[in-house]
Amino acid sequence: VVTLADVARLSATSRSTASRALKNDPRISDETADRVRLVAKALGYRPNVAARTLATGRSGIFGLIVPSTLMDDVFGAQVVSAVTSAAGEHDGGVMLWLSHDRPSRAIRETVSNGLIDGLVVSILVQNEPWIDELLDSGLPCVLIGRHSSRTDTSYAAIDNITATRALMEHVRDQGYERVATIRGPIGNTDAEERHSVFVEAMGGADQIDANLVEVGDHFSYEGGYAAATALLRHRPDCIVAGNDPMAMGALAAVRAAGLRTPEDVGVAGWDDVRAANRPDVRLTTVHHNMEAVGREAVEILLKLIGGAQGPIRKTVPASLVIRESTLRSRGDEKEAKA
Amino acid sequence: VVTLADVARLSATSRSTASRALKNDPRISDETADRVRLVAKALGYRPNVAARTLATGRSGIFGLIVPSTLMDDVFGAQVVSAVTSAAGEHDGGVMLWLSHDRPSRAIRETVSNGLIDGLVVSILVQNEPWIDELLDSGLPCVLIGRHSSRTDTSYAAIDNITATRALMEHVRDQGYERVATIRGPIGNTDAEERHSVFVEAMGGADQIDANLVEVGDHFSYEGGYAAATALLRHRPDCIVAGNDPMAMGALAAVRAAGLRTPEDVGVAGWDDVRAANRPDVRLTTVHHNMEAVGREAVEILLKLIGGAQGPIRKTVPASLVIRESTLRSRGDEKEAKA
DNA sequence: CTGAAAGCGCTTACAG
DNA sequence: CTGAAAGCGCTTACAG
Repeated sequence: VVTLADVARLSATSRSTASRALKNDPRISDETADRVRLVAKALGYRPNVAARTLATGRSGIFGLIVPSTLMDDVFGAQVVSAVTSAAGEHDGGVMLWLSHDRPSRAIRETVSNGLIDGLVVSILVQNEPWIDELLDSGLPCVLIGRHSSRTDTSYAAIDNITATRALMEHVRDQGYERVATIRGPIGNTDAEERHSVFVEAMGGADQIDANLVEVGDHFSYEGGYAAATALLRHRPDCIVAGNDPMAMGALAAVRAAGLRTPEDVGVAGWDDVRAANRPDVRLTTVHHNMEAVGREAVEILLKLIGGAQGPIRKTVPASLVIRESTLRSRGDEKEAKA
Repeated sequence: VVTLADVARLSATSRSTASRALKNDPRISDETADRVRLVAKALGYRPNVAARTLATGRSGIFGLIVPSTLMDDVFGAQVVSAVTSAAGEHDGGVMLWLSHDRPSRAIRETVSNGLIDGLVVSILVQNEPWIDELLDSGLPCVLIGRHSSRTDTSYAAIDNITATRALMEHVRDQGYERVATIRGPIGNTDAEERHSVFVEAMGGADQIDANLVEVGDHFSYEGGYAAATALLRHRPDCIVAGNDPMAMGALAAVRAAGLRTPEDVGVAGWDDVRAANRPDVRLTTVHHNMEAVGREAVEILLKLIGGAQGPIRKTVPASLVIRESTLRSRGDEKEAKA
């Protein structure tokens, strides 16, 4: 491999000068700089990242921690993809860890291996204990998705609240009256936030018929199917699910019960996965932009690395997508309600 | 941060000795070694990876390159997840790159940044040009999935051939006679291999009715739906798809055409995604083990890094999963055929 | 505008 | 069994 010393020699300068020339230090004369750059290019010089990291204490590499179970899902792929491309746009590399069974070991190694400028971490559930170790390590750290129990964490997240409010309003406008929900797992931040808006829209916890609330297992289609089957015994006219797979499970359960969507039971989801728009599905849902969340996360991290005082928080809007699964198209009823 | 020098000082030895003690060099006396390890632990010493990499030329980090489009799919997540956990089992870290629009720049940076011991690369299509640059760079390199035009590449891959043969045999056993296929994209190794077995099972290219072969766009549900719709005009009694999403699209197309599965048209897929086992789907398919492929890839890479002469190749078996979508359950007919 | 020198934190012949 | 020294490839005050 070719090193800086090689470049310096062939361009008849010192390593110091060569180093400066290659990072466009204005103190270097144009002739010298050009010469160095030419030689570097000709030799195919690539700076050794390990050496540079050791010298500067900065690697340009971010760590990314994702729960391994998330990777069974499109969601995990989206997070990984979003953070990786955003980092790439800033010429940053990404090291990936899956927080498996035994996260703490891997994590401890991560934090102070001297190779990582900062960390983006995705959590499934609020208050996972190993998180604190990271947050308190002094390493710049941003959560993707949230972690509500601490007020000192930086994060980038989808704005669940606003979009879910719009969704609930739409449900109301369509004249649905017995609205049930299949919420996501307890403790999952997205699930909690979306559910809190459901509760709010229904007039508060004490106004809610407990029979119309089910928890969907693991945010999954199967969980949605089972939950919907239970809910249908109480004759809801609409089911609002915490994500699309559960909503699609609900659709199947409705069909299996001999009922029709949206005439008998409306169904709504969250996430706008690809399948939500299939001709035989046409699910009303909320579309979000994970790429944007990844970008925000990386930008926050960069600021923290640059010395900014945290916490820095950013929320990315999501938008209601209305499709046939909730459209009873009785514009008149809407008026009547109002 | 605490460095080796700190550990050495507090345990009253030299950095050399401390370094050796921590890597269990047998030359160090037990007392000294124990003392060093105790101090290291007490201080929470973590070796600086950049420094060690610079000194030894080995980082324990692998690069992983995945086409960004793959990440829209469960498949991409599986590859990432499999390689990352396998690397973790060998105490290896993984740096991830998405081979986006402009792979070559990122790739060139990767190859000789001195931070990576080797590379696992996932390709979509045979003969992507930028691959050669990598393979010829001297960096140990293993493909996950294959790349057929070169004979000097190492890879770990799913055994498409054997399992697809079993699938075609099953289709025959069920008495299907006008068997159509929705194959995956041209040039995609998995698609080509699976299709080649289809052709073989149908008695060779010249025996095949071109009307019974369609290419499914992007391996997608929508592509499968469109392809199946076209195929149904030629009255196949079975559709073998190159993956599950396309097969599920085909199922929907069959239903939309007012036909039933498996009575009128059998449908089979590949991959055994989660949805393939839904009660309303029950798709005959092929189950593979991406985790195992990832493990093989990492093991091959480790051998190459250790100096083994390539190419090293390994193929992981996949297994036929028979479900209702192809089960006409006419055991008698099967006999009649035989 | 340029260069000699020290240093980043580790490893590893080499000598004892 | 242990240590002093050189070196991995870069950066960056410091001096000129």
